[in-house]
Amino acid sequence: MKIASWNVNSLRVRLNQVLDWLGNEQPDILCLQELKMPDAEFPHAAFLDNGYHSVATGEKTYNGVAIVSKTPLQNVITDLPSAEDSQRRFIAADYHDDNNSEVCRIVNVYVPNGQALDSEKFIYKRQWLGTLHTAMREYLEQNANLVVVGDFNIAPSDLDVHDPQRWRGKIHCSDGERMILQKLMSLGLYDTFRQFHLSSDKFSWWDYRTDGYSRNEGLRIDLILSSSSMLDRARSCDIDETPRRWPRPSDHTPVWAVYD
DNA sequence: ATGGTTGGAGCCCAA
Repeated sequence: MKIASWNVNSLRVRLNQVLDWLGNEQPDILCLQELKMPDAEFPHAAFLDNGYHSVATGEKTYNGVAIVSKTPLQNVITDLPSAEDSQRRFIAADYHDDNNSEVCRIVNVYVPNGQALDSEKFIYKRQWLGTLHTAMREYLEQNANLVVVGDFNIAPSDLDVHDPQRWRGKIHCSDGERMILQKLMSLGLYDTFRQFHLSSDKFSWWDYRTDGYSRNEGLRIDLILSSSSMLDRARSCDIDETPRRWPRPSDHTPVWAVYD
Protein backbone atom coordinates (compact mmCIF):
# COMPACT_ATOMS: atom_id res chain seq x y z
CA MET A 1 0.00 0.00 0.00
CA LYS A 2 1.32 3.40 -0.99
CA ILE A 3 -0.09 6.49 0.75
CA ALA A 4 0.79 10.07 -0.11
CA SER A 5 0.04 13.59 1.08
CA TRP A 6 0.17 16.86 -0.87
CA ASN A 7 -0.82 20.42 -0.02
CA VAL A 8 -1.87 21.57 -3.50
CA ASN A 9 -2.64 25.26 -2.71
CA SER A 10 -5.85 25.32 -4.82
CA LEU A 11 -7.08 22.10 -6.40
CA ARG A 12 -8.66 24.12 -9.22
CA VAL A 13 -5.21 25.33 -10.31
CA ARG A 14 -3.42 22.05 -9.59
CA LEU A 15 -5.94 19.40 -10.73
CA ASN A 16 -4.02 18.39 -13.87
CA GLN A 17 -0.79 18.17 -11.87
CA VAL A 18 -2.51 15.95 -9.32
CA LEU A 19 -3.93 13.67 -12.03
CA ASP A 20 -0.52 13.47 -13.74
CA TRP A 21 1.17 12.62 -10.44
CA LEU A 22 -1.45 9.94 -9.65
CA GLY A 23 -0.88 8.43 -13.09
CA ASN A 24 2.89 8.38 -12.64
CA GLU A 25 3.11 7.26 -9.00
CA GLN A 26 -0.02 5.11 -8.64
CA PRO A 27 -0.50 5.63 -4.89
CA ASP A 28 -3.40 3.68 -3.34
CA ILE A 29 -4.31 6.77 -1.31
CA LEU A 30 -3.57 10.46 -1.80
CA CYS A 31 -4.49 12.99 0.89
CA LEU A 32 -4.87 16.59 -0.30
CA GLN A 33 -4.87 19.88 1.64
CA GLU A 34 -5.78 23.48 0.75
CA LEU A 35 -8.41 22.62 -1.82
CA LYS A 36 -9.75 26.20 -1.64
CA MET A 37 -13.12 25.17 -3.12
CA PRO A 38 -16.64 24.38 -1.86
CA ASP A 39 -17.79 20.74 -1.92
CA ALA A 40 -20.09 21.39 -4.90
CA GLU A 41 -17.03 22.14 -7.05
CA PHE A 42 -14.91 19.17 -5.98
CA PRO A 43 -13.94 17.22 -9.17
CA HIS A 44 -15.11 13.74 -8.11
CA ALA A 45 -15.77 12.81 -11.77
CA ALA A 46 -12.25 13.72 -12.92
CA PHE A 47 -10.78 11.47 -10.22
CA LEU A 48 -13.18 8.63 -11.11
CA ASP A 49 -12.15 8.92 -14.77
CA ASN A 50 -8.58 8.37 -13.58
CA GLY A 51 -9.43 5.36 -11.40
CA TYR A 52 -9.81 7.04 -8.01
CA HIS A 53 -12.71 7.44 -5.59
CA SER A 54 -12.74 10.59 -3.48
CA VAL A 55 -14.16 12.11 -0.33
CA ALA A 56 -13.75 15.77 0.53
CA THR A 57 -14.75 18.55 2.89
CA GLY A 58 -14.22 22.03 1.54
CA GLU A 59 -15.19 25.67 1.78
CA LYS A 60 -14.90 28.73 -0.43
CA THR A 61 -11.44 30.41 -0.67
CA TYR A 62 -9.61 28.72 2.21
CA ASN A 63 -8.63 25.34 3.68
CA GLY A 64 -10.33 22.14 2.50
CA VAL A 65 -9.08 18.53 2.67
CA ALA A 66 -9.76 15.39 0.65
CA ILE A 67 -8.77 11.73 0.41
CA VAL A 68 -8.64 10.03 -2.98
CA SER A 69 -8.30 6.27 -3.05
CA LYS A 70 -8.28 3.36 -5.49
CA THR A 71 -10.93 1.59 -3.39
CA PRO A 72 -14.00 3.33 -1.88
CA LEU A 73 -13.33 4.79 1.55
CA GLN A 74 -15.60 3.88 4.46
CA ASN A 75 -16.77 5.53 7.70
CA VAL A 76 -15.85 9.01 6.54
CA ILE A 77 -15.59 11.72 9.24
CA THR A 78 -15.27 15.37 8.21
CA ASP A 79 -15.12 17.09 11.59
CA LEU A 80 -12.52 16.93 14.29
CA PRO A 81 -14.37 15.16 17.13
CA SER A 82 -15.72 17.49 19.83
CA ALA A 83 -14.55 20.63 18.03
CA GLU A 84 -16.77 23.45 16.84
CA ASP A 85 -14.78 24.58 13.85
CA SER A 86 -16.11 25.94 10.56
CA GLN A 87 -12.65 25.68 8.97
CA ARG A 88 -12.35 22.52 6.87
CA ARG A 89 -9.11 20.99 8.14
CA PHE A 90 -9.88 17.37 9.10
CA ILE A 91 -11.02 14.29 7.23
CA ALA A 92 -10.71 10.65 8.28
CA ALA A 93 -11.77 7.36 6.73
CA ASP A 94 -11.19 3.60 6.83
CA TYR A 95 -9.16 2.16 3.97
CA HIS A 96 -9.98 -1.32 2.66
CA ASP A 97 -7.94 -3.14 0.03
CA ASP A 98 -9.17 -4.90 -3.15
CA ASN A 99 -10.40 -7.88 -1.10
CA ASN A 100 -12.42 -5.49 1.09
CA SER A 101 -10.17 -6.35 4.05
CA GLU A 102 -9.78 -3.44 6.45
CA VAL A 103 -6.20 -2.20 6.30
CA CYS A 104 -6.06 0.96 8.41
CA ARG A 105 -7.65 4.23 9.40
CA ILE A 106 -6.41 7.29 7.53
CA VAL A 107 -6.50 10.77 9.06
CA ASN A 108 -5.72 13.76 6.85
CA VAL A 109 -5.11 17.14 8.52
CA TYR A 110 -4.40 20.71 7.49
CA VAL A 111 -3.06 22.12 10.76
CA PRO A 112 -3.58 25.90 11.18
CA ASN A 113 -0.55 27.91 10.02
CA GLY A 114 -0.47 30.05 13.17
CA GLN A 115 1.02 33.11 11.41
CA ALA A 116 3.17 34.31 14.36
CA LEU A 117 3.69 33.28 17.99
CA ASP A 118 2.01 36.42 19.33
CA SER A 119 -1.06 36.24 17.06
CA GLU A 120 -4.63 35.13 17.68
CA LYS A 121 -4.10 32.53 14.97
CA PHE A 122 -1.37 30.91 17.05
CA ILE A 123 -3.83 30.43 19.93
CA TYR A 124 -6.18 28.73 17.45
CA LYS A 125 -3.32 26.53 16.21
CA ARG A 126 -2.51 25.38 19.78
CA GLN A 127 -6.18 24.72 20.56
CA TRP A 128 -6.71 22.84 17.30
CA LEU A 129 -3.68 20.62 17.96
CA GLY A 130 -4.93 19.98 21.49
CA THR A 131 -8.24 18.76 20.11
CA LEU A 132 -6.41 16.64 17.53
CA HIS A 133 -4.36 15.08 20.37
CA THR A 134 -7.49 14.02 22.27
CA ALA A 135 -9.09 12.67 19.10
CA MET A 136 -6.01 10.66 18.07
CA ARG A 137 -5.75 9.12 21.55
CA GLU A 138 -9.31 7.85 21.06
CA TYR A 139 -8.63 6.72 17.49
CA LEU A 140 -5.62 4.67 18.63
CA GLU A 141 -7.78 2.97 21.25
CA GLN A 142 -10.32 2.06 18.58
CA ASN A 143 -7.91 0.93 15.84
CA ALA A 144 -4.19 0.26 16.31
CA ASN A 145 -3.64 0.60 12.55
CA LEU A 146 -3.57 4.38 12.16
CA VAL A 147 -1.81 6.69 9.73
CA VAL A 148 -2.05 10.46 10.30
CA VAL A 149 -0.82 12.56 7.38
CA GLY A 150 -0.96 16.13 6.22
CA ASP A 151 0.41 19.63 6.42
CA PHE A 152 1.31 19.98 10.11
CA ASN A 153 2.83 23.45 9.73
CA ILE A 154 5.53 22.35 12.22
CA ALA A 155 9.09 21.30 11.37
CA PRO A 156 9.78 18.54 13.94
CA SER A 157 13.48 19.38 14.51
CA ASP A 158 16.30 21.62 13.28
CA LEU A 159 17.22 18.88 10.81
CA ASP A 160 13.96 19.75 9.05
CA VAL A 161 14.93 23.41 8.60
CA HIS A 162 17.30 24.79 5.93
CA ASP A 163 18.69 27.47 8.28
CA PRO A 164 17.86 26.71 11.94
CA GLN A 165 19.49 29.93 13.17
CA ARG A 166 17.27 32.06 10.94
CA TRP A 167 14.14 30.14 11.95
CA ARG A 168 14.88 29.82 15.69
CA GLY A 169 11.75 30.65 17.67
CA LYS A 170 9.81 31.45 14.52
CA ILE A 171 6.41 30.06 13.55
CA HIS A 172 6.65 26.40 12.37
CA CYS A 173 9.93 25.94 14.30
CA SER A 174 9.30 27.19 17.85
CA ASP A 175 9.96 25.02 20.90
CA GLY A 176 6.30 25.29 21.91
CA GLU A 177 5.03 23.92 18.60
CA ARG A 178 7.64 21.16 18.62
CA MET A 179 6.60 20.14 22.14
CA ILE A 180 2.96 19.92 21.07
CA LEU A 181 3.93 17.75 18.08
CA GLN A 182 6.19 15.62 20.30
CA LYS A 183 3.30 15.11 22.72
CA LEU A 184 1.05 14.00 19.85
CA MET A 185 3.73 11.59 18.64
CA SER A 186 4.23 10.25 22.18
CA LEU A 187 0.74 8.70 21.86
CA GLY A 188 2.51 6.24 19.55
CA LEU A 189 2.66 8.00 16.18
CA TYR A 190 6.05 7.91 14.47
CA ASP A 191 7.57 10.30 11.91
CA THR A 192 7.85 7.76 9.09
CA PHE A 193 10.24 9.81 6.91
CA ARG A 194 12.71 10.11 9.76
CA GLN A 195 12.62 6.34 10.40
CA PHE A 196 14.11 5.77 6.93
CA HIS A 197 16.30 8.89 6.68
CA LEU A 198 18.05 9.37 10.00
CA SER A 199 20.08 12.40 8.99
CA SER A 200 18.89 13.63 5.59
CA ASP A 201 17.67 17.20 5.39
CA LYS A 202 14.97 17.03 2.73
CA PHE A 203 12.14 19.51 2.72
CA SER A 204 8.48 19.50 1.63
CA TRP A 205 7.77 23.25 1.42
CA TRP A 206 9.66 26.22 -0.02
CA ASP A 207 8.47 29.85 0.20
CA TYR A 208 7.24 31.39 -3.06
CA ARG A 209 8.16 34.86 -1.88
CA THR A 210 11.90 34.36 -1.58
CA ASP A 211 12.04 31.88 -4.48
CA GLY A 212 13.26 29.51 -1.76
CA TYR A 213 13.22 26.44 -3.99
CA SER A 214 16.00 27.78 -6.22
CA ARG A 215 18.38 27.71 -3.20
CA ASN A 216 16.69 24.75 -1.45
CA GLU A 217 15.62 27.01 1.41
CA GLY A 218 12.78 24.89 2.74
CA LEU A 219 11.12 23.22 5.71
CA ARG A 220 9.83 19.68 6.23
CA ILE A 221 6.34 20.38 7.57
CA ASP A 222 4.33 17.76 5.64
CA LEU A 223 4.43 14.53 7.64
CA ILE A 224 3.29 10.92 7.61
CA LEU A 225 2.82 9.64 11.17
CA SER A 226 2.45 5.86 11.55
CA SER A 227 1.16 4.00 14.58
CA SER A 228 3.46 1.29 15.93
CA SER A 229 1.73 -1.53 14.06
CA MET A 230 1.80 0.46 10.80
CA LEU A 231 5.45 1.40 11.29
CA ASP A 232 6.25 -2.33 11.49
CA ARG A 233 4.77 -2.64 8.00
CA ALA A 234 6.42 0.50 6.54
CA ARG A 235 9.01 -0.26 3.86
CA SER A 236 9.95 3.19 2.56
CA CYS A 237 9.06 6.85 2.85
CA ASP A 238 10.25 9.82 0.83
CA ILE A 239 9.55 13.28 -0.55
CA ASP A 240 9.00 13.67 -4.30
CA GLU A 241 10.33 17.04 -5.44
CA THR A 242 9.38 16.47 -9.07
CA PRO A 243 6.08 18.44 -8.97
CA ARG A 244 7.85 21.37 -7.28
CA ARG A 245 9.86 21.78 -10.50
CA TRP A 246 6.79 21.76 -12.77
CA PRO A 247 5.47 25.06 -14.15
CA ARG A 248 3.19 26.93 -11.76
CA PRO A 249 3.82 24.59 -8.81
CA SER A 250 2.25 24.42 -5.37
CA ASP A 251 4.62 25.70 -2.69
CA HIS A 252 4.45 22.15 -1.19
CA THR A 253 5.52 18.89 -2.83
CA PRO A 254 4.16 15.35 -2.22
CA VAL A 255 5.39 13.03 0.52
CA TRP A 256 4.69 9.28 0.39
CA ALA A 257 5.13 6.02 2.29
CA VAL A 258 4.87 2.38 1.24
CA TYR A 259 3.55 -0.32 3.61
CA ASP A 260 3.35 -4.12 3.26
C1' DA B 1 17.20 42.55 2.97
C1' DT B 2 11.87 42.30 8.20
C1' DG B 3 11.34 42.10 1.70
C1' DG B 4 9.12 38.98 -1.69
C1' DT B 5 4.99 35.57 -4.74
C1' DT B 6 0.85 32.95 -5.30
C1' DG B 7 -4.18 32.05 -4.97
C1' DG B 8 -8.71 33.68 -4.24
C1' DA B 9 -11.57 37.09 -3.40
C1' DG B 10 -13.63 41.55 -5.01
C1' DC B 11 -10.95 46.99 -3.99
C1' DC B 12 -7.42 42.78 0.74
C1' DC B 13 -6.66 38.32 3.18
C1' DA B 14 -3.99 34.05 4.02
C1' DA B 15 0.00 31.54 3.39
